[in-house]
Amino acid sequence: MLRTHTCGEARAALAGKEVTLAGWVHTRRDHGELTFIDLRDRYGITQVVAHAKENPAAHRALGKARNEWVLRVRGTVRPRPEGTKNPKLPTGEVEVAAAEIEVLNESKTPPFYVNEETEVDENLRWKYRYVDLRRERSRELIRLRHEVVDFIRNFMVERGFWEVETTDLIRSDPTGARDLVVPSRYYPGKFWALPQSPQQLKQILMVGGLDRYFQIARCFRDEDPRADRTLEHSQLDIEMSFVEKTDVMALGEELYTSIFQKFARKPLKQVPWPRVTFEEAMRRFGIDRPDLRFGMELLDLTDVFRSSGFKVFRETLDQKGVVRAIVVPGKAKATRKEIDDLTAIAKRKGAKGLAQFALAGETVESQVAKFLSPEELAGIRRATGAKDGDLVLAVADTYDVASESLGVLREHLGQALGLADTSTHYALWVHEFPLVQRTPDGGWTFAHNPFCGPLTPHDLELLDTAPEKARSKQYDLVVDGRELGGGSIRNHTRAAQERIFAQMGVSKGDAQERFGALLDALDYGAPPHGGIAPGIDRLVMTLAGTENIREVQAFPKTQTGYDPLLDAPAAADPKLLEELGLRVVAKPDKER
RNA sequence: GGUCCCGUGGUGCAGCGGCCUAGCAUACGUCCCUGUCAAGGACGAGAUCGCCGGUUCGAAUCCGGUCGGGACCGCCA
Repeated sequence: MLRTHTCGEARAALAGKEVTLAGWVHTRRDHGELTFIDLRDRYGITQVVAHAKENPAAHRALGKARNEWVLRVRGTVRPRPEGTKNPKLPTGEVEVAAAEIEVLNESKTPPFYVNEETEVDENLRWKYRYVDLRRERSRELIRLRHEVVDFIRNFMVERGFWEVETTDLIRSDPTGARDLVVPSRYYPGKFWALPQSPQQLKQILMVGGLDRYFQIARCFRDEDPRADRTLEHSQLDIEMSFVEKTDVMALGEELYTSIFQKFARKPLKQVPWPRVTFEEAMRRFGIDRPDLRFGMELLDLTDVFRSSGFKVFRETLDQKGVVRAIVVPGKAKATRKEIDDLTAIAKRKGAKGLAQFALAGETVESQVAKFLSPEELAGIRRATGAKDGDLVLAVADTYDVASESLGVLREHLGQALGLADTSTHYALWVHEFPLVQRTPDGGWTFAHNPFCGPLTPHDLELLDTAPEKARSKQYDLVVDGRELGGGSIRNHTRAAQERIFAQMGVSKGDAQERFGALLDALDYGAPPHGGIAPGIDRLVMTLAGTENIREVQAFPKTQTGYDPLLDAPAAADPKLLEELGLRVVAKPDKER
C-alpha cells in the first residue's frame, strides 16, 4: 500500500503516530514560510503543514503543488495548536506535519471547482466526470446508490432470494418502447435487442423452479428522455413463486419502508402504506400515481349543474358527462395569463375548456356567470366548500377526461404553489388497475404489462362482455407522486395468457412468434408466480431529493443520448459493418 | 416531430441598441507573508459575447437560421 491511513482517519487518538497519506490537493494556503494543504480522498480531508525552517524539502514541495495534484505525504499526526482547531472538519483537531512529500501525479488546472458547490454546466460535468466525481455532492450520491443497492442485496439474500443474471441480448419485440438494438454477425440482418426489462426471463426462472429471484438489472429504452428517465436505468427485479398479490406487496413494503428508514432524510408519513385502488386514485386525484403530500382532491359538481342553463355544461351532462372541479386556495385573483396557462395544461388531457369561479365576498366571479343561476353559483360554494379568495376550476367532459385534466392541474398547482408537505415522504400502493385499455384507434392494449393476470376469474370473463371493467393483479409503488415501480401476479397458464393477447388483437400465431419462449414454458408446469420491479435510479433520486436522474448515474448521457465522456455513439469501422452485413444508408446528419 | 428556456475569459454570473476599450466573483501566473482552513495582500495574464446570416450609421444586446445543453408535450407495455 502507498498509504498507512486514509485522509478521513486523522484523529486525536493518532497523535504522535507517523502516518503516510495519499490523496488530492483540495486547497492550498501558502503563508510564505508556512504552507498548509488540505489533502483529500474518498474518506475525508486532512490538513498537512510544512515549515520552511523545520523541513525545507517538504515545504518546497507543498509550495509547488497545485489543486488536484496527487500527493503522498509522510508525516507525524499532531494536535493543532490551541485556537487553531477547525470544528468544521471531523479531522480538525489534528494535522499532519509533513516530513516527506512525493508527487504521484500532477494535474492540469481542473475545468471546474472540485472544492466548491457551484453549479456547473452538465456537458462539462459529464465530459470531465472523473473530476466531477471528486466533488462531495457527486461522490455522496454515488455512495448513497451503492449503500442502497448493498442494503437491498442483503435484504433479498437474507430472505432466500437468489441473484441471477439474465442475458442482455434478447429478442426484439415491437410492443412497448423502441428497442436498442445490437446487430448479429452470425445472422446478418438480424438483431438482438437490449432488454427493456428481464420480464420474460424472470418468469421463465420461476418456471425453472428457482422460486425466489432478484437482480439489479439494467434496462434499456430508446425513447426521448425526461428529467427522471433516460436510455438506461437499473431496476430491482424481483420474482417469486407460489405467492399472492399481498405477499409481494408485503415484501416490497417491508423492503422500501426499511430503505426509507435507513437512508431517507425525511420520515415516511404513514406506515403501513395506504392501498388505493386505481378507481379511487382517479376519482380523488385524477392520476394513477397521486402525490398524497397535499390535498386539493377532485370534487364533483355534476349535481349542481344537473339542470343548468349553461349550454356547455348542459350538453355534457346530457351525454352522460360530468362536471368535476378542484379548489385552488387563495388564487381568486389569478391573472389572465395564469388562467391561460392552466387552461392549456387541462387541454393536454383532452379538456375542451376550463371554467373558473373566483370566490370574492358574497359573489362568485366567472366568465360563465351570466349563464348560471344564483342557485348554481351558490351551489358551487356549497359543493366545494371553497372559501372567500379561493378559485374553483371546473371541467365538464367525460368522467375520464374531466378527472385526468384536473389531475394534471392538481399536480401542476401542487408544485407551483408549493402545497406539498415536504417534511415527509408519502408512500402508497395503487392496485386493482384495469386489465386492458382502449387504444386511440378503438382497439385494446394492456394497461400495464401483457403478462399481468386478471384480479379474479370473473375479471377474465369480463373481457368477453365489458373489457374496460376487467381489473388486474397489477400494483404500483408510488412515493411523493412518483412511480417508483410496479409489479403483478402473472398469468401462469397458457390459456389465460392467450386470452389476454387475443383481447389486444394478438393472434395465437403472433403471440407464439413474439413470446414463444414464455408461452411454451407455461405449458410445462409453470407455478403461480408474480413479482415487482422498482427503479433504482428513481429511488435514489427520491432519497437524495434530486430532480435529475443523471445525478444518480455514474456516467450519464445527454437528452439526445450522447455520452460526452466517451464521445459516443460513434461511427463503426467499415470492416465491422461489412462483417455484420450492414450498410449505412442515412448519412449522419450531425458530424461531431 | 413539436413548444419553451439557456449559450459572454478556465468556472459561475452581470450587461440586453451607442456610455463596453465588455463588468464582478472565483480560478490561473508572479511576488510578499509563521497558524491558516473559502487564508490575506500586491501586480499580471486571460473573451473577436456558440456559429452563420440579416436589420441598423452602430449589435454581446434586435430578427432569422443553425449547433449544443436543459425543461416539457408527443413517446415511455
